[in-house]
Amino acid sequence: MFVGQSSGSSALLARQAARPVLRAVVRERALDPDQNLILQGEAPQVAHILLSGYTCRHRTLMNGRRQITAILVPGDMCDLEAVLRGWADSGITALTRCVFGEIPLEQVADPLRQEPELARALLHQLLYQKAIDSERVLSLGQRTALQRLAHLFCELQERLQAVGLAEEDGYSLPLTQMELSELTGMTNVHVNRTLQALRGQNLVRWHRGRLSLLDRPALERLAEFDPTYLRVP
Amino acid sequence: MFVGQSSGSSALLARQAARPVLRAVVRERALDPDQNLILQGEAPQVAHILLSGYTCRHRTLMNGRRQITAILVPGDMCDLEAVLRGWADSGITALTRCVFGEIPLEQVADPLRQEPELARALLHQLLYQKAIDSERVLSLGQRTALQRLAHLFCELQERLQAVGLAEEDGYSLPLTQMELSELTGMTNVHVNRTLQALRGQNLVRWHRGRLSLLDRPALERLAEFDPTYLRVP
DNA sequence: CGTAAGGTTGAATTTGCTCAATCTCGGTGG
DNA sequence: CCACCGAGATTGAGCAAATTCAACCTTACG
Repeated sequence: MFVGQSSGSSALLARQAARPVLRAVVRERALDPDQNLILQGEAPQVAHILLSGYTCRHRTLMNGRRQITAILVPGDMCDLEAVLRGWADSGITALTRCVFGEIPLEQVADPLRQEPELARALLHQLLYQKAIDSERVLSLGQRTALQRLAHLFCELQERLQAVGLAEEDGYSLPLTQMELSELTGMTNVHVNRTLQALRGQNLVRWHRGRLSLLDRPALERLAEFDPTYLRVP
Repeated sequence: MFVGQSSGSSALLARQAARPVLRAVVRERALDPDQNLILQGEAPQVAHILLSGYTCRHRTLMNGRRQITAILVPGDMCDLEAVLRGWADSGITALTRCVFGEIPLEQVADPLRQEPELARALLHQLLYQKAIDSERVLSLGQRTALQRLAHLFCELQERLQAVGLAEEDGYSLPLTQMELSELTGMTNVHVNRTLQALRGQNLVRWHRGRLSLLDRPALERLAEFDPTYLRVP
């Protein structure tokens, strides 16, 4: 077996779940710290499992602040979602010197492509919800309160429109401010004040359970909202 | 078809990806606001797709603060991960009046159980990384800086131990404070001060790229770290 | 009307950030 | 061997963001 002779991945074999993946490794590749495994937006040409070192997935906002959305340790698949989606929604970069095992794309993507319709739909849901999670990590980690609320409103607009439940300029949102605060990681008091700020800038109106986006482009700019993360093939 | 005659889910059909799931619905179920679809820790008996209303997944810390880890809109599977894992790692509760479509467990779990070994391993990875994401949302949304760092250290201890790369009381962590700050959503300066606090309480030591957990039980208590989220079957 | 849930406000306080200077320590070259 | 260099760590002071607590207002609804 290939990995048996290689860079200290023997310990990984202790982990039951990693074994089938390790068997699929056809080649190894090493990166020095700060080198990229893949850039945000690229289409992966091969899948990787981390064999040694620390690697991270990350996204950065325009103000330059970077959020590490996942830290990867040996045994972890680095770019699984990227492979299944066909493109990387975040960059992947070595934090220390790393060795990766390369797995041909087909091995990862094909089995799932040949599934019955229902199984594929479920996988789609999983990837979709995972993309939303990553984006929320970025929000909670790096966006301001104003941006977090704005981003939430933009996200819901997109998601509801996709199922025909939003108009072009808003949707029904019968939640309490307390619930908005639990979504965005702030207190209800601060949500209240942040909403006033959004209203003050004529970006949204929220009345009787209906949220109106008064200036969607401006709102999306404020939130640094880019809907591509929601597009899972 | 069943759903055709039912509670306004016709709009959902617009969404290509939801169709196979809607076809699998065998029954409907409604919940009023604040009623639970499933409690944290329970084993799901049936899978649900949301047909109308807003629902959320959430987890709460001991101080009573609750983080909504996902907001679900019509067309979303509510408890997919819970079904695939066999138990719910977060509660699921209706935010408004909701109607759900019920899908027999077997339909969701079986297709994936019968996959070849590699595909199952990949699905395992996906669920594992998703569980980590949700926990990070909870951390970033509700834990203090001290808790966030402590939680990260506990999580890495568990994950590295699972692959044989940590001792009982610590592990190699050759990162910069800047990188820790990008993981935990704070500034490098604040990481520095927070580390001093952890050191001051004799909870950790970090020297020459090795992190030592001096009092793991106390650290886990501080972070409200519960490793069960990492256990994906 | 009266009540309860949710929204709004103000003041005091805490938490975390910014900016900028200084310190430490492991290389590196002389 | 030692001076120097640079990345990263540490410190302090001032400031901004968000929380807490408590009061008060608004509204839907019985």
